[in-house]
Amino acid sequence: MVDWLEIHQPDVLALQETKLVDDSFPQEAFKEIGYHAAYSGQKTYNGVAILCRQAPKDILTDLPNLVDSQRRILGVTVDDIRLLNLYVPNGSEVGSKKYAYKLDWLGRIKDYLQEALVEYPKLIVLGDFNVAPADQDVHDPDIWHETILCSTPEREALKEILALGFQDSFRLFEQEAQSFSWWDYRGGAFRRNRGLRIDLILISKALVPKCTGCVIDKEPRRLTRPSDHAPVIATFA
DNA sequence: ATGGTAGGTCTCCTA
Repeated sequence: MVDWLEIHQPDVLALQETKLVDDSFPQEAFKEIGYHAAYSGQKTYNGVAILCRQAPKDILTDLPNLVDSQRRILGVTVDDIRLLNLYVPNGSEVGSKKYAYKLDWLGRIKDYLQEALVEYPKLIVLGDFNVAPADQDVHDPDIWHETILCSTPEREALKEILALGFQDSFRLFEQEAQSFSWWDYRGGAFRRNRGLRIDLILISKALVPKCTGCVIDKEPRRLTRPSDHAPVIATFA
């Protein structure tokens, strides 16, 4: 992580699945290389963090309409940009209790974002959405047809968020076919590029003219004991 | 409903 930050020097890095209580967050290690940190963690599961060059302001970890002990939400303001880092519930299986929780959760996020856009026209919503927006974001749409991460209700929930006035920054630019951000650890999925694009950077309309690129960096996925996700990088003028 | 991998609360649960 420190190596990646030193190479890419992003202004902001949003993390999901930190799986750390706040007292264990290694903020000193990031401070040493010039990054402030905001975080909302818990033991073993979930957890979100934001690392940034400038001190984050107006840190938000809970939404008024989403009372939840699971640490999946982190909002900060950096410069004149509002960021909302999300670790969307995985949902386990279509039709399960966790699936219902996921859809309800996404609906509440949408309701919150409708208000947030009024206060923060320059708004970025990013993170692990656990939804592949369309079949082009899936290595084999037949295998994944109406399964978790790809089902129509999940995609509709994401579309409703986009319809508030967000763009999927990745699709503002020409991209290679079969571009993914997550590959299962099992079955040599990364080697065979059997992945999904579920990690998104959504930007509000005011930011679209400023956005100069969006790419997925597959390099960290090749390392020893990698995350199963690859970082997505959006750049702005 | 399987298996395959990874990691942690470690012989089950979540992803």
